[in-house]
Formats: sequence, C-alpha cells, structure tokens
Amino acid sequence: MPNDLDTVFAALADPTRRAILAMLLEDDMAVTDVAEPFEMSLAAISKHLVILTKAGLISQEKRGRVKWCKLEPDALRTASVWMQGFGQFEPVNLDAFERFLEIELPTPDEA
Amino acid sequence: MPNDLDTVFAALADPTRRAILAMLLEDDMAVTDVAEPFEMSLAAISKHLVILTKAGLISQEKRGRVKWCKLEPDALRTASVWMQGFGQFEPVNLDAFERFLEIELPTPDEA
DNA sequence: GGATTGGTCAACCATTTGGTTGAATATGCG
DNA sequence: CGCATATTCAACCAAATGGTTGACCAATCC
Repeated sequence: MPNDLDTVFAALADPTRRAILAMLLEDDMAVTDVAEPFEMSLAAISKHLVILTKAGLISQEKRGRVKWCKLEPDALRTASVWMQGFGQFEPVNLDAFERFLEIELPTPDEA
Repeated sequence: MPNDLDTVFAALADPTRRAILAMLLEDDMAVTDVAEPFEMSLAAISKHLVILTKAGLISQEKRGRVKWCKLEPDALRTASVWMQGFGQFEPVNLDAFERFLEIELPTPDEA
C-alpha cells in the first residue's frame, strides 16, 4: 500500500531514486527521459520507477506510448511528519507524537 | 559516516528500528532492555543498534558492562531538511502533524 | 577464583535488492 | 503493412539484508 513508512523510507534509501525524485521536481518526465542521465539500463530505471510508484512517491500515467512520471508529495509528507516528530519533540506535544508512534509501532506484519 | 542520506533512510526503512527509536524517545536504554519487547535474539537487536549508530540516529556509551543507547535526533533533521529541500511542506507545524493524526491514520480505540 | 550477566563476534542461511541482457508488447509513423 | 520507438517482462546474477546459533570477551557478584 502507498504511504507505508517501510516502503517510503526504503524507496528513499537509494541515491538513484532520490535523484529521480529531484528531477521530477522540475517537471513531469517520460520514462526514457528519466533514464537518460543515468549510466544504467532503461530496465533498471523502470524498476526504480515501479518502486517509487509503489511507495506512492510518484505516479505514472500512460499517454500514447509514452508513460509520464509525476512527483506525488503526499507520501513524502507522511515520512517528513514522522521524522520531524523526532527532531522537534522539545517544543511540545510529545504526547501527541507518542500516540502517533503507538499506532505505527505494533504493526510488524502489516496485513 | 553519520548523516549520510543513504544510511539514514535505509535505517529508517525497518520497522524494528523505527520502534527502537520510538522507545528511545522515552528515555535512554540499555541494549538488553531495548531487546526485551522484541521476539528476536539479542544479537539481532545488537545488529540493528549498530545500523542505527552508523546512521547517526543513536549513540551508544558503555558504562560498566552496560551499553546505553541514546536518541540522536540530528540525523533525522538532516534527512528532514533534504525532504524540505524539494518538498513543498513547511518545516514542521504541529497543526499539520495533528491533521495527520486525525486524517491520515485510522483512529484505534486504545490510543 | 568462579559463576553470572551484558553484549558482540563469527559463521551460516534464506530472502531481497539492484543490476544485467534479450525477448516481448504496445503504440505511432510513413 | 512494416518498422521504429517506448516500456516492460523474464531469467539470471552478485551482493546486501535480516535473522539464527554458539562461542567469546568483559564486567560484576559472592
């Protein structure tokens, strides 16, 4: 499922994928154009795009024979909120953050 | 090298490690106590702690025969800054966080 | 000193990850 | 139609990941 923290963080852990996200920040791009600056096969990039899509970080839409890739910031927001909770627990509202964690914590299986 | 985005995000991608971070948010803990709630060996937890340490997310200090683990939120801030660098979301506001709590997550009875 | 507790190390294993190549599947173009 | 373009699929591979177990070191207690 999209926006799952496991998949989002795993997707972000690869420098190629972060570079792709940075490129898509500029504009939507076709798969071939995404692949162009990288020194790896198109198939490899295609796999990376699948991973980013499954993480909900991008969406892909096929128009004609071209598949367009678009940044989807919502999944990033989820992860960002999670992280910022740690970084900023001093100011206040530790309680709310810990309630959030208790929701996230007991899901090792993720049905 | 701590605070490298690859290692930070990779460390965060594992639910056990995120749970450990959440526990350390409460207080510093000894390795054995960190391991206690998990259904895996102490050695496995020890490995997770090494990964978190290498990512700079925690620090470990040995006092006597007990090794204490301490949350180090700076690495998280680094990653958070990276996301803000190309994300549109503002650096934390608690409003967004609480909206997240209410909307993005199903509200459990126990929390 | 000897047993116990806290934690890591080393070897091992299964699974996942990130890449390759070559064939296959659209779609668009002349 | 026939060919080029865009993208994925499938099989394969090496390396990394996440776990196990048993041996090992270091500190503490009696």
